[in-house]
Amino acid sequence: MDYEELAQLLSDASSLDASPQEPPPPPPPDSPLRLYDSSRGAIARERSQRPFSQQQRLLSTLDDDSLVGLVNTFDRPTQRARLRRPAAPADDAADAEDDPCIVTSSPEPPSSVVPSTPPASSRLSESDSSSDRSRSSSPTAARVGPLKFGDYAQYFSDKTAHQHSRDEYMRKLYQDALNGGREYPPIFKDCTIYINGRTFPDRLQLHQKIIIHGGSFKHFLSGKKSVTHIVASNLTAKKRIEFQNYKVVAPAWITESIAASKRLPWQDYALITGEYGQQKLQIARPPAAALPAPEQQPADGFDANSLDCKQPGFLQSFFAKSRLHQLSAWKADLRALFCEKYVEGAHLQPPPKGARLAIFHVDFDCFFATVSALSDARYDLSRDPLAVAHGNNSSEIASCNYVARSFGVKNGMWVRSARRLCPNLICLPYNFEQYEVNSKLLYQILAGSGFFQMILPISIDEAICVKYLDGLPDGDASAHQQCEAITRQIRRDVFDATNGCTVSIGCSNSLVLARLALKKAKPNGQCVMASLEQDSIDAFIEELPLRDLPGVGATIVDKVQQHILFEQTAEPTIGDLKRNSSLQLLASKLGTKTGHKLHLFLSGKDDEENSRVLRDPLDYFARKSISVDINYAIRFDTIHEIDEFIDRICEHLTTKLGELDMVTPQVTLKVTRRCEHAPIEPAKYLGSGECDTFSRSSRFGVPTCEAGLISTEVKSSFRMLGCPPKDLRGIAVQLNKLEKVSDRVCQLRLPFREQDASSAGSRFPALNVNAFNSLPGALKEDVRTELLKRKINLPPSPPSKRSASNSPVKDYWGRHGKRTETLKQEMPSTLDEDFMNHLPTQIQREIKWDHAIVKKASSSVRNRLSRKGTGVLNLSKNRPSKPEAVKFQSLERPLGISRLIKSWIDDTIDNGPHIDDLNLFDKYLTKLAAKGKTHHILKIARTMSSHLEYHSSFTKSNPQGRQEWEEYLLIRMIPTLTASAAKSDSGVQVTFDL
DNA sequence: CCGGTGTGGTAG
DNA sequence: ATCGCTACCACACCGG
Repeated sequence: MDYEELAQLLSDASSLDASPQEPPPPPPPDSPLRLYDSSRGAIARERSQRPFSQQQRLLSTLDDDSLVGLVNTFDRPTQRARLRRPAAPADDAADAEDDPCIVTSSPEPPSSVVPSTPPASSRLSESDSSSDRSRSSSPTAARVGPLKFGDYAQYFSDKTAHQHSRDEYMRKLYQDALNGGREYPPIFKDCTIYINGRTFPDRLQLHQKIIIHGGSFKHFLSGKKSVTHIVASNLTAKKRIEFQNYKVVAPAWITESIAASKRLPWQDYALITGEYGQQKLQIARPPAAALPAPEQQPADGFDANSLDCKQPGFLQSFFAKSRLHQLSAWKADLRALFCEKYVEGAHLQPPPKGARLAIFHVDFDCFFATVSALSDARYDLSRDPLAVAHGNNSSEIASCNYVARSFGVKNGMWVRSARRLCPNLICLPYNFEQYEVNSKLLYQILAGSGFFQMILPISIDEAICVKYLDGLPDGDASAHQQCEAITRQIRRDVFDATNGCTVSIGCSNSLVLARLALKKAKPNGQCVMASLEQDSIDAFIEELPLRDLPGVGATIVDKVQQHILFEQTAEPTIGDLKRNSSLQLLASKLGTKTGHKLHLFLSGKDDEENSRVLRDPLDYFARKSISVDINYAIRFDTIHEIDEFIDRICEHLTTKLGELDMVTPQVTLKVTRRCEHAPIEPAKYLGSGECDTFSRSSRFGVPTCEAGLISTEVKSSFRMLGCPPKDLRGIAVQLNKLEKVSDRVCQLRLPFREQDASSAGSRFPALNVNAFNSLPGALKEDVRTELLKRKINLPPSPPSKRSASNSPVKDYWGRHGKRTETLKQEMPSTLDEDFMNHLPTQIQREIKWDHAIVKKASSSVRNRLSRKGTGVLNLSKNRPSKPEAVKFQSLERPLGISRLIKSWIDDTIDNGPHIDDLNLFDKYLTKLAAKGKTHHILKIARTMSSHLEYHSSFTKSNPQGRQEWEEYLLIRMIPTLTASAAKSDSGVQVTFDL
């Protein structure tokens, strides 16, 4: 961007403003609102490393009183009336609850009815943490105040806004702009509508119609429950199947309902004809007329044969066939079911404190292989070597029977290698449905037997059953016999019920021993060792491989061999380690907890963590995180495709989150990247090959369940990790530290009164805020830093006269047009916590950096820009740099401007327009409006609309950038147009088909 | 010492 | 072809 040019434009435009206060400031090198530009963070970090200034060193030598006194000498009334934010009008207070943007530090005194920032000193005295200190001031706080007409910059930046409140906001806006503030009939109240594909009227128009008539609008199709109607003009056969459970209607339903002023029956406009609910017929025989051209099908992402991570249906089709995903999903379901039942008290009783327990570890033998074999009469489990796998070469063996194992075949082995060991190996397909059926039978038998007080789910094929041995004396022979009998019966029942699936059971009085007994019992056996003497326990476990201990995997065995046993045997036994180690040795070589745990295990005792499942099963099984990991078939070319993928993952996650009724305060992105030396395509088809992993987490101060917000954070994290799109081999998104929504009722804020009261007794001398504001720029910043270091807070500024302005547009310019200046001059000392909390983490980080550093702006804009690429993460390589600057000269030539706008949109359709450019463009629009060139604005709006529509016809276009454009069009262009038309009275029909 | 982050390990 | 998931703990390290 040519900044001199821009500065010129800015000053031109600011002359339109009735009350300019300042000479035009230097343009912002980069707006803090720019979500996608992580380079800013790098710059800020760099700056923050500069040494403190001389001035600041001096300041730090003063005591509190002297410092404040020094500042107060600067009170010059003439400088008092600075840019001030308007007070929030009372009618905006109602929105505050839904819109995090509004609940922020108000400049009004605490006595106001409008929520205001509690003085930070009280907060700090409660919590003396460093993070509080560093976040206690921010340039962004300048963006507070009611959302007004032209306030879209804030609107864009605030990806945290709930969809609902957005809709509310836009509805109000339309009402004011188009209907004289009157309400439209709420025809689509309680409707949540998604628009699929190209429609006529187009997306934007339908969106507006839906919103103003009380409906809400979904940009994504997430969960089945999230949308009530889908609007589409035509559907492909695949979509037809995908949407079969939805109410899919033609756009005419919207337009004609509006014309009729009532919601017409959707059935009359249904695109999928036939009975609602008779989907099976639809699958079998979709109407011939609707069949799409064959080449359209793959683009839909539901091509059964290909697995393409770029297609929307990828996640689902991958999960459907992924054994590991199913395993995890089943496990989660079982745990959830357990918690449900436990709360109800069904089948389960809380374990008595010191009770002696008999623990039965029940496990199907090579579950998948057995079940798959039983459903194919050709094969004999006991004679044929069998395995379950998808393919023939680099496909992994999910499970193999004991015949195959006798050849050395192991689970997880590639089929090709297994065939080398066992040429006759037979590969069976998965049969997930039958696995579920048999699992259910197992659990039913266990629960129905009445032998156990508690049944703890381990997985689809494995459970731990607990029996309380109350009356029986220690070492009672009858207890042992009883357990043997129980075990026998369970095994027989399961075998019968499943028509041939065998389970093995290990039984003992600790979890570890039960597990070890199970290992000994396998296959198709049982091992009961209740109430044994320590000696016989030792003798029993002596022989078993160390690997069999819970929590001991390949790495720990390696470490043991290397550091404790010094490579004595290939497969060390429990006895080997027990003879050659001590608690101290174990702890020092393997870590405190691990060492301690192992030490206990070596004597057959459970450790604290392990036995938690017995002591507090509800807590043990409670869900604390949720995540999606994809490390297969990830092949992307552009960051933009990855963004879309991330969007889908986040949609998936938030759908689940919603089902769980939970929210998350933190999201972690894990990126798996091809190793430098690894081949582009690994041996395994669509595999990830050798990879490195990187992860980055970010926090939402206020826990959230919104896909858009989470997604934005993840995309930002992805950019920080700097993985070239083509090298990406896996991606995982985790939502951590989940909280149940119902558990966090309304801990939003403490009552203000209390905080006000506590701040009254501040130990600091009063600081004159006007004096502070009068300080010369650089000194002011140094002082601010010093004040913050000492936790002296500036009092809130009084509301300014400017708030009386009745022009929202002017307010907008006042606050946003001079962003750089605003940041420097008006940065309040206390950052409203709620406000901070609602900002994406990256922005928070940037604010903190910005805040922590002393800004002298010594380097020029150009300088700073040229240093952009020097960030540690080498961001510029991986992300398209800021789009080419948009110039709005040749303003009066319609053809030129239309071409310019088209190319501007083309350039920014991925990541959205840059705020600087939008500001600039806004100036231009304002000028046009001032000159009464309404037709001009109209033409531009039409150009934008049609060009966005054109973009939306590509599946490749990124919803994020397009959405931002659409939003801009809707909340900025249209109102400007309306206002301009009203003012000029030009007779131009501002229908704009909207 | 505390609490946070990123990484690693393990289990089914 | 092929479907290399995911929850959770523990640890190392870092900065206040």
